[in-house]
Amino acid sequence: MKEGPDIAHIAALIGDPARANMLTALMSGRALTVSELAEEAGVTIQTASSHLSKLDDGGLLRPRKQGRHKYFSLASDDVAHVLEALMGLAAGSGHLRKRTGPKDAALRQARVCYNHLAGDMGTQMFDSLIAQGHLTLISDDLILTQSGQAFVAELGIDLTELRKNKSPLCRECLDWSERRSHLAGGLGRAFLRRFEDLSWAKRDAKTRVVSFTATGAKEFEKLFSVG
Amino acid sequence: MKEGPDIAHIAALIGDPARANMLTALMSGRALTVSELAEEAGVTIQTASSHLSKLDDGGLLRPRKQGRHKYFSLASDDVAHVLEALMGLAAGSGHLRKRTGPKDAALRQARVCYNHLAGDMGTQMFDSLIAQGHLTLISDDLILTQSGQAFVAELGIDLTELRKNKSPLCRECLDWSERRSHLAGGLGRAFLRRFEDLSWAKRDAKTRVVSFTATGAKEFEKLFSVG
DNA sequence: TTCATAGTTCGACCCTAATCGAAGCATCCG
DNA sequence: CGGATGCTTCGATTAGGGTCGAACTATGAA
Repeated sequence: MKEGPDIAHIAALIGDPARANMLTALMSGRALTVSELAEEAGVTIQTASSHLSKLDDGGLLRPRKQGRHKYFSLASDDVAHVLEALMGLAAGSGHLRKRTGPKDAALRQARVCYNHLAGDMGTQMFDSLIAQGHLTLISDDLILTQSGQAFVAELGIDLTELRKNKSPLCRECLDWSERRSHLAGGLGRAFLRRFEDLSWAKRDAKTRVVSFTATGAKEFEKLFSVG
Repeated sequence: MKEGPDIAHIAALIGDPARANMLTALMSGRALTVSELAEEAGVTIQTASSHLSKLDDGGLLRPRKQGRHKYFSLASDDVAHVLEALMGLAAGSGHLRKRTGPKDAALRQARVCYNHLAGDMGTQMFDSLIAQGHLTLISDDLILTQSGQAFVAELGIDLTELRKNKSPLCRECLDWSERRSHLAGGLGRAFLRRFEDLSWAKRDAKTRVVSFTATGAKEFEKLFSVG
């Protein structure tokens, strides 16, 4: 004889101190790795892993694999809302967390991630493409729209050539300094290569830093303004 | 290295199935007794008592002792809000509870509680007195305001006589059929006695039923209309 | 290929907390 | 004053789950 909505299960998930610490850390809106969340919670990585898979099973988290890293963020605004309400009840002073990325400013601004553009400029490009309607996110699938295809062609990228490649055209990639998405996949690769071909940017082989020329930065800004 | 708002503690309180059942039962807005909540939760009364004191310590409940009964209701709208949000997350179909009072319609309408008026008319009188500003609830203390004292005098109740009594003048009393407050204490007693003196009402000794005459009901309605 | 790093799985330990029986209070009723 | 009812406290039992060490997998770096 039981249960409408299983509020006990979800509350129990939040009810463990270690998990609660992880969740509050994620309230910053950032995506964090298992190790980082382990440190936040003050437990070992094994325990954190166990907790995180439970939270994931409970539908509270949204995991994303990134190479050998696994990033977790809150699953939805609803989850954040519940946490917010709980903090309200707990009535104490709200307190949020801080956590930063790489030290080097140049790396933060623009760098290579695998073989595509990352860093501040990478996320800016991604955001702009979404805002202009050139990219759309449909249930975790990233789609290049009609206008996007025109935009890409205009820039001088051969889409038909790209499509021959077996790897997916568009992939969302999580930025490790910004902790926001940027564009990966064949198209992401093509963008960076095109920037280099146009002599807008140059990548430093050793440091992963991508340095834009003055005109390159200007053109980039024209194409991917975020206003 | 710890804790802002202790969301884990509160979530853990909600996280136990038995307690969650009790809390959802209380979402009806009604006040329920320990035994009723025990049945809702499917546990024995001892366990329920233990759970309830924990919830109370956590500040989630508002207990009220009523003779040998102890009624619990949710402590605040904030608590209800958190539960609501949790139910939303649990995403299942919402499902509320039912629970009724005494069978007899006459008893429900008006009856004696100790020696004051209870039932539908009792709660109506209470609500009306509050609404008219004759009574005020200041942190669990019920106060007869200036206008209230005039109102009472107008009705022909001798306040100075009442104050000589050692028992408190105004007391909030939880109605067992309506599960809402009505007026007890010396003043509550005086009201009922006055109704009898005016031949507005008559109480049946055996059944606790209070029956109002036609004119009595009319006068009552005039004095204690609810909006 | 070899090494290092990020996470996961397995197994064992241990501790909290839920549970109920039994006894103890408190309150009302006759 | 008993006797009945509603609730609390105490104590003992038990189970579920949080924790970490150690071994394993997967990905990236040299």
